[in-house]
Parts: sequence; structure tokens; C-alpha cells
Amino acid sequence: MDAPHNTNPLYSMKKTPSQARSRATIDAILEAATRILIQFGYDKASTNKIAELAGVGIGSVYEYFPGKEAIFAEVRRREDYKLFELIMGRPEPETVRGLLELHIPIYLEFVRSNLVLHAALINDVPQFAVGQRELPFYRDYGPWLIDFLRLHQDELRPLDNIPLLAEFTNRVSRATIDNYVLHSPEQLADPQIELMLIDMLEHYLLKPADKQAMRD
Amino acid sequence: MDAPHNTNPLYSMKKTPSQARSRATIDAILEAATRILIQFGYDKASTNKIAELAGVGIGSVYEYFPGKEAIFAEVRRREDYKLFELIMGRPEPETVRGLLELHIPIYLEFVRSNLVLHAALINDVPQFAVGQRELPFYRDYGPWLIDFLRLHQDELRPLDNIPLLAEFTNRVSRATIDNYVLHSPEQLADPQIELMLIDMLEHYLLKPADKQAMRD
DNA sequence: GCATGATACGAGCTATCACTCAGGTTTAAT
DNA sequence: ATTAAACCTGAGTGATAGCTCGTATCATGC
Repeated sequence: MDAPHNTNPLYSMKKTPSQARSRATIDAILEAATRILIQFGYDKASTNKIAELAGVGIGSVYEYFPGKEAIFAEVRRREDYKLFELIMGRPEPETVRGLLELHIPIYLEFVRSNLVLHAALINDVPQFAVGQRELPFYRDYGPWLIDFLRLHQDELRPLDNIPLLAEFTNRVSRATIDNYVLHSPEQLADPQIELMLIDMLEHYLLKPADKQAMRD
Repeated sequence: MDAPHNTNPLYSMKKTPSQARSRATIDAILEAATRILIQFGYDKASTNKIAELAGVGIGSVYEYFPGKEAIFAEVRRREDYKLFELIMGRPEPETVRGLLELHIPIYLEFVRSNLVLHAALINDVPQFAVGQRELPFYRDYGPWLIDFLRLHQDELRPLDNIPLLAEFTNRVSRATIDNYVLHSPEQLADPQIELMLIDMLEHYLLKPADKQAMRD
């Protein structure tokens, strides 16, 4: 359940709690923060309001988080970790095409399942010093994808620099979907989007022969 | 020079100035706002600081802009209009491949030319009620692209729904580049990125035959 | 049972900031 | 020269919000 913690003291939690009581307090704070983020957005999510909804004193908030930003950094980290577990909880695909057809729908479903929250996390909540790359998904999925593509290199068009390619395709998927979340959330319901995205990456990555073979 | 104005009274300018003096005031405000946005970010860009750097009274700011958000909405609008003019100032490409090879580098160069400003506009500055779609680039380039693709339909793979396709490719380009701006600006210098993006869209859009024909 | 650290509390401090307003100055038309 | 409208000013206001700190309660080891 626990996502790995960040090391930057400004954006990570202050103490690691030892009693169950305080763990409940922390969870209440994070849940309240999430609810308020969804309902009011980051700017209007004051620490006092969070404490009130969580049913804890404002002092308790600052007992565990060095500041407002750290609260939302933790919300983001836990959300990111959920995605990581969703992806890694599935059996490893047997082909590159299988990879695209599995992981892209998972991420789409993930953002669709709580559109407002993810829109806020993408756009409202500052990224602080800790970038996307330090989060579990980016940190661990990246290397995993490189290995996967190397292993299935025979399916790919002749493309050198697999690491760069892995990062690029990962980024294109994520950036495109995030862009829909922010600017055209209504279109996310359209299954065409999913198809086009998968289709595009497939045409780019795979050998024409493989594309043919997989068609039926 | 003038970008078309938004109609929402909350995010558009209050008065249209009639004297040259006031036009200079407005420009000074917008330039100061831009400089402060670059140096301090949106949150720390207070209206008082903007007025001070612009060398005008804070009252003058509210003479022309209904609020802080409207100032930055105008900054964004003018920036967006610059991109629109960059794209439309070029001769119309003769092929789809020519389109990709022209417009993607233009947008890349555009964001590279002032990375911090564009990162702030993408991420810091709220999008308000007025979405990306009301800005000149999205509003006018979208339809233009649809017409262009229709005109060059013989170069494309058999793909129905050209409007959706136009919007999709446009979005993929923009989203991917914006993602690099925000999360890996250092990689924007790498010419590989440009190549991969063009190559990917080309493989997706064009007939294999055309791809072959264009190779040498 | 006692002591010590962990946990919880919340009134209030400090600082910031978007914005108003009442009055001054400049411009341009008559 | 007169006047009305356009333009400009900046001290002050009201509201908000992040955070501190002195105090109180609870849990646990001995």
C-alpha cells in the first residue's frame, strides 16, 4: 500500500508515524485534501479547510507535513503508485502490440475513473522541485519498458536507440491522454481516441510484416 | 499586430484605448507581466509588482484589465497569435509530409525561443473559462488543417473521419512538445525528438507507397 | 502506576495581495 | 480658452491563508 517516499525534506512527510492513531490521521488528511482538491481546486484548498474536513486540528497537519505543498505531493505520489500497481499487476504482454493494447487502455481508464482529480493533479497542483521522473511510475516503468522493447526487438522496425524510443512512446501516450483530460475531457469517452493512439504507435514501432500478421 | 479579442468580460480587456498614450501603458503592463511571469511564476506575480515594473500606477492596471487573470489571458493570447502568424506566414506545403516537416519544427522553435515563458503559460497560468480552443491558433488552424488534409487525401492511408484525424494529429504534436517543455526541457535540444515526432505521424498518416516514394 | 514521548489541538500571528476610490493630469475637439 | 472625456495615480482596505506555539491528552514501556 505504501508508495516509496521522496527524499526532499520540503516536499516529503516530516515523521513516519509509529502508532495506528496517527496513521489514521494522515490518511484522513490526505483524503480530505483529495476531496477538496476535486471540489475547489488547488488554490482554494486551504490547509485549514483540509484540517476541518479531515476532522483534525490544523496543528496535526503540520505535525506530519512540512507545508501545503507536501500534502499534495503525497496525494500525487499515492495516485501515481496506484497506476504503477495497475500496470504491474497484469501479466507481461507477449508482443509489443499486446503491450500497447493493454497499457494504453489501462491509463485511459485510470484517468477516466476520476477525471477531475487527475485534471487537477496534472494542471493545478504544482510539480515542485520533485519532477514526474521521481515518481514510481516514471522511475520504474521507464526501465521496465526499455527491457521489454529490447526483448521484442525482432517485432520492431529497425530503430536504434531503444531507450530513447521507449521514453518517447511512453511520453507521447501520456502527454496525449493528459491533453485530452485537460482540454477535451468529453472526447475521452470516444473509443476512437484509444484506437487512433494505439494505431499510431503500432504503425511507428512495428515492422509492416508484423502489422500484417497481427491483423486478423 | 493585434490579436482578436476574447468576448468574455471577465478575461478580456475592459476598454479599447483611443490614445497612443494608453496603448503604451497597456503594452508596458503586458511586457512587465511577461517578464515577472518568467522570473517569478504566476503565483508570485502580483498586480502591484507588475504595475511597479511597468512604471504605471496600480490603478491604471485596473483601468484596462478587470483583474489579474485578464492580464495573463492577454499575454497568452498575444503569444498564441505570434505562433499563428509564424505558421500562416509560410507558403502552404505541397504534401502532407511537407506539412509535418514545416509546422512541427516551427512549433518546436517557437517554444524553444522562450522556454521559461512557454512553460509558465502551459502550466502555471490558469486556463480560465476561456479554453485553448478559443485562441487564434486552435480556432483557425484546426479548420485550416482539415481542409489541407482533405485536399491531400490521396496521399493518406484510407482513414475516414478527416476532422477527427486532423484534431488528433494536431493534439499529439502539441501535447508531446508541451510535455517536453514541462518535464524534460533539456531534451528539446535533441534533434532526435523532432525526427521521431515527424516520423511517427508520417507512418501513421501516409500510405506506405508514398512513404517509399518520398524517401530519397 | 508512573514517566516519557507521541499525538492532538486551535486561537492567533504575520504577511500577502487583489482590488477600490477619490481625486489629479493630459488630450483633443469646439 | 474652455470643457469634457480620456487617462493616470497610489495610499488604503478587506479578506485570506499558511503556519506557529503553548498546552492538553493519550499510549506504551518499566
